[in-house]
Amino acid sequence: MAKQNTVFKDAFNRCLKVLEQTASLPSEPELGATLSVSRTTVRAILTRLEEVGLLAWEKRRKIVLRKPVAADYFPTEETDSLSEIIERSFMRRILAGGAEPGMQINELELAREIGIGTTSVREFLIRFSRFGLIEKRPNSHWVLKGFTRDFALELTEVREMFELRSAAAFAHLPGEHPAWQELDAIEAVHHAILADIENRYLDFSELDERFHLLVHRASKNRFVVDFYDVIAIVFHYHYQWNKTNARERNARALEEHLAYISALRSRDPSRIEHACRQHLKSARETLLQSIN
Amino acid sequence: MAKQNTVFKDAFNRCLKVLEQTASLPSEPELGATLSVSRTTVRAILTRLEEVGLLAWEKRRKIVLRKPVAADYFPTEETDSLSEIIERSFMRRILAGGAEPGMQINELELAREIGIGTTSVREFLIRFSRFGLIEKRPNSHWVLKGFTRDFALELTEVREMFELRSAAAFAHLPGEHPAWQELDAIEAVHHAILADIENRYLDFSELDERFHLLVHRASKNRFVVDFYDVIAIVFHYHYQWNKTNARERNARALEEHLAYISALRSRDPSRIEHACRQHLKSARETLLQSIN
DNA sequence: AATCTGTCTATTGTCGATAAAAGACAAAAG
DNA sequence: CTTTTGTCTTTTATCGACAATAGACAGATT
Repeated sequence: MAKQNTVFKDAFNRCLKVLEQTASLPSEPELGATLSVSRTTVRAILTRLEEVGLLAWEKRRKIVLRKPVAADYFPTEETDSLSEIIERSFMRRILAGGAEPGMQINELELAREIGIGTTSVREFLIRFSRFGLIEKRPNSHWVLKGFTRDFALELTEVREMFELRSAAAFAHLPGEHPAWQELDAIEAVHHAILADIENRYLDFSELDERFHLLVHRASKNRFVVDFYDVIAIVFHYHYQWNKTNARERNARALEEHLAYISALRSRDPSRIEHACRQHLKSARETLLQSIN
Repeated sequence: MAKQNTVFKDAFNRCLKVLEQTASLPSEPELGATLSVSRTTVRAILTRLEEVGLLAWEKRRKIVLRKPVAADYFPTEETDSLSEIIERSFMRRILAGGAEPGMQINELELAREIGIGTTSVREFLIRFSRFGLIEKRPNSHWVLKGFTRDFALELTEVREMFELRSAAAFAHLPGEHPAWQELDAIEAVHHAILADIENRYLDFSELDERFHLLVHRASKNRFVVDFYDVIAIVFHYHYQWNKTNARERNARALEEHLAYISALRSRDPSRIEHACRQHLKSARETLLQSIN
């Protein structure tokens, strides 16, 4: 197979959600915009909806015939893009599995293990290399540098530089900048999670990323914002991997975030710096603890 | 053709240089180490040296029969690796040619223009994307963000953060660290170029990279060091492209480097910071001037 | 005993081919 | 005259194949 039709399957599933709540579908371009796919894919979706008897489609008439049921959806395994599959597979290997620093990475072996072509693996490794966890020996193998203590220290050093600067820049955003509204929304979710911390503490990971990305964006610097990808991926898999004391850690981080948010809103540089440093310090400690 | 034998050709040329100065060649592993290639390539080189009558090779006996002449070398166009060719070609397009920001980049078109396969172009673009000049729309084209004023400002902002910190770290390197010797060597080249500035001002570009990379390395942070690649490539092509007032600019930068070097050697934090800021400021101005 | 060479295998870098997806354009519908 | 649809072309994502290169191992040489 030359290309997986995951875009189609994923958009189809999302279209079913839309379909659950309306009696008819909008025009092809509009539906394309809603699902973020091209008209070609929209038409493929409409064709299939008709085939499985969900839709009566004739030109502009797109009438929903019945509510979709679970069996209409494509299984989730089939909707992940290849690069997501590779990333998960690879991260499991290097974080969970006993992967020693210095180990060689074999493209062919990885490809066979995941069951995909070598080109996709190569492209993944090239993209992944910017995270500083692997390194290429030209004309030869990749070397795993590993998720080591040094790695964590270097990562957090840059993170702290960037975030302190971004937080300071945040204070200078004009009052009508949408970031302030987003900050309000983020704060509200913090309170919601804290109110039901026992059940919802695992929601923190996603919220953490959303908050810090917002702060980094205030730098208006593409290198700072792009670097946040590195932090995000490390923390993302770190949270998945290390769940000891997750409840307490996350509760504490949530409180720190709230202090940080309130400092940002005060626009007082020294309060911001203090709250930011405080939080970054405990984030660093958490990360380091998980390594040893 | 599946793979260009540029490694072979380049190593062959370098081997001819070695051959100009000895009467016989060392063992295969040793030669491989000298040329940084595998034994397979060494043997291919030896085979060809024998074919063209430069060497009498029988097992351990590798006797030079005559001095190599210009015609023995492979032409330089054939020794560049594919990625170097793509990079040059691409940079010429986006820096020299009238490439508007927002323009679409077409993989197939680029590949055909350069006369190579699409896979190589794709891999190049993925690697290149970390420089922040292009961006991918998934399942669709790349977008040229362009070498704009914003780009230069964002680049220099991060550069200044990183370099100030690296310079400060430099002062704490132990006296026996090899960086101090390299610093001496670099300083000597500065004096040599300044003494013959009229003829040698174009040598500055390479020296500049060597010096700043040395400073960045003192950070001992892979993200800082890796980021220097972005700076290096931008300045590299910038120097090639914009040669107005190059002599004066470079002379000034050389003087600033000397002050910077002397400050580093003093290990006095405030002197270092001052000299570093001074130089970074004029580097930024130079870069910005070339954009408008 | 250490290193070198001969030989063989494994892996990378690059290509062209092909299905999925994006997108262009004109005719049709409002 | 603006938007939608039908149709067609172009481009991307992925694959498998193959030459260049790296690398492993055993026997030969010093």
